[in-house]
Amino acid sequence: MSFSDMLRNKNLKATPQRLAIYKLLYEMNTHPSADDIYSHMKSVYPTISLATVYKTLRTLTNVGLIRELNLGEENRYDCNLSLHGHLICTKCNSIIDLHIQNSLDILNDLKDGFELDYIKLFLYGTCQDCNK
Amino acid sequence: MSFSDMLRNKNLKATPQRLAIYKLLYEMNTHPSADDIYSHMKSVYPTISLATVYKTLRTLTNVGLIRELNLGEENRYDCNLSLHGHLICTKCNSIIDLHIQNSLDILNDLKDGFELDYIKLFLYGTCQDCNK
DNA sequence: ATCCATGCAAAGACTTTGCAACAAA
DNA sequence: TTTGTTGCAAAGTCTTTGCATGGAT
Repeated sequence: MSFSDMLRNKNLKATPQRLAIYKLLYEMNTHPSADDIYSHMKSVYPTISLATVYKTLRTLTNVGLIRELNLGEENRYDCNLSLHGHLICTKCNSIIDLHIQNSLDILNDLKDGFELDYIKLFLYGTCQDCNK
Repeated sequence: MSFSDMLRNKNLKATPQRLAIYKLLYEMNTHPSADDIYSHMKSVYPTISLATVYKTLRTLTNVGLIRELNLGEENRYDCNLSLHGHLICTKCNSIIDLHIQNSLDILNDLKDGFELDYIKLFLYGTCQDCNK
């Protein structure tokens, strides 16, 4: 199913801005912020506004097509909806995906009627490069 | 070791404001925001300023005596430094501690030179009360 | 044709900063 | 006494909102 179809399934219009923002998010692997996306967009789409970027990211987040990473400073965005964590380097601020193996026994700890939707896992530390 | 001593160990002065804010954080189990803390403080400490609350929370976070929970809206704070997750109800916005059993095999997935400091785990869904 | 989205500017929410007065060590 | 902290106000950053124009279906 195309992203346009996914949008229409959510009663959202498939505008070029939305497609371009999602494509950018998909192609970048840096978990960009709204402003990062805006900067990249402007070079190929000079008329786009920052407000549109924000509105798009909020809309896509609300319908669950992307995920917002709240890291205390600017929000970052991720179009990878699969179960994974993020290694966050507190020195260089890089964010690296951590592919969680099959193991997530945490889910077994969940009891007393909490209905899980999705998780966000952030692992803070220093990355390989910064450890040198 | 008293909290005053912990502060002095970090070359921070043990002011009444800092002690009172930490005490409040310790006694509340709601993971309050800066503004929540400010509201509660004012009733017992009328002269305190919101800026002091913010400065204190930032300072304590920076030296690792408390932890900041970035949830997209207001930051919340937690003085529990042990390994645990947070169940976040997307309906009522409550935050409940999840005591992770001994299991956290995620750590085994960590390789390639990332030096882990601490983790933040947020589990989003709906809580027991909201499921009724 | 209808209804939603865009783009601009303005406003809003949360947090930080500068500085003089003050308190801890 | 020295050095860090408080409290106030002002400023800053990131994000949202209102509204007229424009575009998708």
